Amino acid sequence: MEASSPSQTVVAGPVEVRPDELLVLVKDRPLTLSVQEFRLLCVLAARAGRIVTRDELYRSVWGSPLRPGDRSVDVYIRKLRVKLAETLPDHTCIHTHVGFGYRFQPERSHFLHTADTAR
Amino acid sequence: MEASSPSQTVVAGPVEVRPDELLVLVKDRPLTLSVQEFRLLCVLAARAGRIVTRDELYRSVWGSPLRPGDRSVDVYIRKLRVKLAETLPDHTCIHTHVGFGYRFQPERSHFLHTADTAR
DNA sequence: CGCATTGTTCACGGGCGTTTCACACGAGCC
DNA sequence: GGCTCGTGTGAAACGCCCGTGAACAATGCG
Repeated sequence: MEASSPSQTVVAGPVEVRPDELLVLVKDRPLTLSVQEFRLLCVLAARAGRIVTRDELYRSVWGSPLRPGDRSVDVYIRKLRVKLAETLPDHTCIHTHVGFGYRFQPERSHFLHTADTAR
Repeated sequence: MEASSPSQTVVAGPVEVRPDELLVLVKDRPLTLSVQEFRLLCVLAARAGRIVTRDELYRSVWGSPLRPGDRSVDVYIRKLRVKLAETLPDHTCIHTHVGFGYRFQPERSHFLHTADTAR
């Protein structure tokens, strides 16, 4: 019953999304987003923990089917990742599922081999 | 529960809005506003700290939905900013959230390098 | 009627947001 | 090893939102 109205507050770890207040809190601090960034995050948060396809994201935010070759979603995913990482450097919030889509689920990044990554 | 009747006194930093007395105090000194200016500030103050969309502001003050291209809200926001700045030159009271709306929250402007900017 | 004040609309310009492009990089396939 | 596909990433190019000043209309008051 909540799929049609994404106005419900979503809390996922240190991230809190309040669509009805046009507000996103990370560690209780407000995040400054553009309109598209905000809407994209709302869609992802509403389906937190589950994979959302690019087409679904594009339709929800841009209102039309995703055209082949359109990279808008990818670009905005990156913008969100950058802004989220500013406050949560040690977290991975948006996960990529190659060939499927993206999944929103903030969790601590485990650096299994931090030592040699910067070769 | 008080959203419908914005007659409650609002105090935000050095600004005090008393809708029921048709009075605005800045640093305990009364501010001279026109009717529209006053109503706009009341709506903003009633939602202090939160973003209010242009459409919401227009509906509250002018009583009808905001027509595309109408800049009335912007113009009056400016008038308010000018008058507030007369008494509070070092404060930012009304914040712009591009694509979203405006947010009323008086706070000191932090000029990180005021020393060398003007000369 | 002349003037002051307020309300409304317009036009210009800059900055920010959006879109698009080009290249890098890893995974899977032949 | 070369190839293609899918995605990450930086930046240029474009378009629009919004700040701003001012003209014009409406209202009130002497």
